Amino acid sequence: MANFNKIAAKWQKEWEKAKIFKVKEDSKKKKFYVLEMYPYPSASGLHMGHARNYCIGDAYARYKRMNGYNVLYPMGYDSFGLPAENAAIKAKSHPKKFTEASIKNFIKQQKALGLSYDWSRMVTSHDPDFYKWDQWVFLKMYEKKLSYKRKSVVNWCPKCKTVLANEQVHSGKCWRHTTTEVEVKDLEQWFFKITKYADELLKDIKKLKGWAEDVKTMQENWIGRSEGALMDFKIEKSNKKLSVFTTRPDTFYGITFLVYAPEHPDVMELVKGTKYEKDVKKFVRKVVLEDKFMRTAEDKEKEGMFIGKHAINQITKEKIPIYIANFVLYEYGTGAIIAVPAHDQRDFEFAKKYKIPIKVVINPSDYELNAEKMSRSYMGDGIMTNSEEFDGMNNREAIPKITKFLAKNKCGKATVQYKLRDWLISRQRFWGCPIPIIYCDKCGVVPVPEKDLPVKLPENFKFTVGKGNPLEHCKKFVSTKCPKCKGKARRETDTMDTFVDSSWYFLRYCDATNKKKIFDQKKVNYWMPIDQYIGGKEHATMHLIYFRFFTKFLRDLKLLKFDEPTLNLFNQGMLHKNGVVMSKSKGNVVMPEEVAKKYGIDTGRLFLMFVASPEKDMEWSDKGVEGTYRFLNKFYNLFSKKIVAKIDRREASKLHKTIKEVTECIQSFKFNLAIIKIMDLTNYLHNKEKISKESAENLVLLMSPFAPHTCEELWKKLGKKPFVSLAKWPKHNEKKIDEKAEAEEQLTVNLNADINALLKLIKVKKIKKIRLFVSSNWKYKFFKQFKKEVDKTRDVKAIIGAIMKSPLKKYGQDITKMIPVLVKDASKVPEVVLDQKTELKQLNDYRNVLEKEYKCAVEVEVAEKSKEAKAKQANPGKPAIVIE
RNA sequence: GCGGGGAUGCCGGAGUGGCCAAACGGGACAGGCUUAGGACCUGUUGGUUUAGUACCUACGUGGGUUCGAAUCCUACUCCCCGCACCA
Repeated sequence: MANFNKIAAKWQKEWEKAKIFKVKEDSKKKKFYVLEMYPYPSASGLHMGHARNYCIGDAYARYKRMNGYNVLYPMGYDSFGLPAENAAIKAKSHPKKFTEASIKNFIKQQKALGLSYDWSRMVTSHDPDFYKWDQWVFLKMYEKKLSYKRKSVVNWCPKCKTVLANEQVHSGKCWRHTTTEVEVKDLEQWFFKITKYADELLKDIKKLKGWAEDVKTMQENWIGRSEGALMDFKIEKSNKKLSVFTTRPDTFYGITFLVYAPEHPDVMELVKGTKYEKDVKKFVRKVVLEDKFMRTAEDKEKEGMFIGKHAINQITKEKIPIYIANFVLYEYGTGAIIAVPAHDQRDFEFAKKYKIPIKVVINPSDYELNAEKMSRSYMGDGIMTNSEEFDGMNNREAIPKITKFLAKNKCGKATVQYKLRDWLISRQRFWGCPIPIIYCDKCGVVPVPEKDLPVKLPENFKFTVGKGNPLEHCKKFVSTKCPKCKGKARRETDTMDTFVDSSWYFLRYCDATNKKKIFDQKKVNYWMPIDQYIGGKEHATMHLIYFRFFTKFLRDLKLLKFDEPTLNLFNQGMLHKNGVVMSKSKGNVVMPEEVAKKYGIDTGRLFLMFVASPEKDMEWSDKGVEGTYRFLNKFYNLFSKKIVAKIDRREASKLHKTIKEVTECIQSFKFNLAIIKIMDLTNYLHNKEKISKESAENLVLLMSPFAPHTCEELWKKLGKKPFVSLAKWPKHNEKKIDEKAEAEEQLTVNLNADINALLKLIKVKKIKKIRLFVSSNWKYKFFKQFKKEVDKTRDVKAIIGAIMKSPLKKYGQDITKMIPVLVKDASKVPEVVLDQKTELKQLNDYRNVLEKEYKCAVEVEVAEKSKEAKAKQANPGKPAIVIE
């Protein structure tokens, strides 16, 4: 048995020595950029679940490289973040220490997997040479008014002790701490104005041809564009306006009340000094104190109250009561709504509860609604009614018309509303990129001048536990001079969300060591966009929106010539063990080292690629790994066979078919199927005494993306120059794929089945003498099908259909000629004699078995046409075998 | 509720209109090899069975399209994932 570990170590060294995966721009070669989302270097290292992700990318990168592309395939680390900081606090040390140890370990593990990264391009986000450019981008955004600070209601995770972006709140819980309720705080925070790009981010989703539908849908929903109208109402005895957003201007005449979100600032102003003030205050406090997620649960009972004020509908001059209610969200739209109980379920429930009138303004096309008798709202389309000049119109048509009408009367206008909020990037943590802002008592908020970048994190610094952001306690960091007036000033202590780093790291790979610029435009425009991005779906509304936003922003700075970072995104499935996702916290991890030690890493890689298609979740199975190991050994041992120059027709056919299929499978990320095809060919060759040089070499090439070390070794063994990793991917020759040869092989398989059946018979019936006729009629099987159709239906259509759909349709002509015969007399299967002799050798092997084991006399002959006919006559239904 | 994805043999998982009782692997069983075990090799692995290249029943459930359905349409059931009172 081969020592796969020794082989792996040897070739990893050779690769490194020869620097074969190092690339540079080459305008003569077509580029290909393969990228896996860069990982957070967790202290516990990477397990097989991570390994799967990298092996997918690696196999693909290797495939592309062998196809002559100039492949950029880099790796780096998302090395800022909480775990390292927490570990540092616990150990009274510095996060940098932990982070760098973890990175070292990660690199070691990834190198042991044999991944073909260009390590010279590694980036780590905690490196000042990297985060300097985070700060640079921040300042550019500041310049363009796309980064700004404002006070707002923010999500606070008590475990992280920092704020979170909307995207990082999942069902009211922190994305990292799935059991921790997110709290609401009112704080001054830095934001990126991603909403400026909302429309483009949405519009360009349709450019993302190689993204999974659900990821695109998630982004669409997240951006949440709705077209509608803003409507203004005058508030009675006040100079204030009540402004609302609605997608249903067609229900305008059905408005019977208006509702504010309780925390809307106008509410307290309106009730000030009235008898409602006390109760409103009480209600608002109750609602606001309630946890936000609970409040917005759909089954939450709708509650609210009248605030004693009315607004005037400027068209109908009606007086409309104003309410506050828990189901109205301050964050969306204008924080106030029109309520049309007849045509909105929420409004309906509220109206019923508080006895507010219901007014029907849209009737279904087939009946009329009765406001008194309605048990629920009618949300469908229909014909306008009670709507003055719009009566009788289809409500869909009325939407733009009413909007226009309101605009003309200066009490409304068409508008577009998004759910997407600006990206809150402030974090009250140490281990992140400092926001390059200085506060001066005289000059106010002053951005750090570009020449002073990077603003570095302090290195010699002792952490104090539980006192908020540790940076605040670092005097050396906080106190500084104002860049404008040189007076005393203090630095911003918030650091940036780590998603800022991952929003542009893929660009830095193109020019990873540039000291002067964020990157060289020429280099970036050569490599970008990413041709194949690989990563998990969990980032659908976080990283995968942010990196699109950054790309668009940098394009607007004229640094990039494209709109989207990648058009092709592949989402790999999760690796499970014992039915749950493999993870440290679940305690079910399998480490690549364990697997490698037992079987060699190529076995591990092969197993990960083989068991399921890469996009599916798969279950880890120790037994399955063993099976893969058996196969790899078989594969390896194949090359101890005698290798000859000549290839026979059948082998050539099989080989070229395999080349074709494997290539197609890899191209479409069906790596599992590609490996099956390779297994097939391996097994076929395994049963031969000697194999051809052509098969041997091509087999190694086909297998090399999946088991690169083993294949390097075999490549050398075949007398080829290193490296198979740089060798040319084989091309199939369509002419060599020989359907007849394939069919003959099928016949051999059938023959085996026959013989086995015979063996059984002999055993049971103690037959002493047997006479075998090998049918030369290899098309028999197809006639069987046709005969079946004929027997059943006697339908010419079926027969023609069957022929034309069969893989033998190129023989369809011969067969079609026979149709009249078939139809006339179904029992009369015409003879078709094959021009090739069948597998006598194989048959002889079986004869030996029969004679030796069962003491049964056997005669074998290829049936002459007449003899076979005779045999068939004697044994109808058994044309191939005759028992005497 | 809305949106997306699923349901295939003992298990993992291929298969998108006709060589499908269904790739490949695992497991189980039988046989070979072996002092024995392991490894390796061969076969069996839905049911019936007169043992046939047979028949029946089968790819979540019911209906439909078709000469023909695991595959297409439709309704339903269940599972997973996202969003969730978004006006």
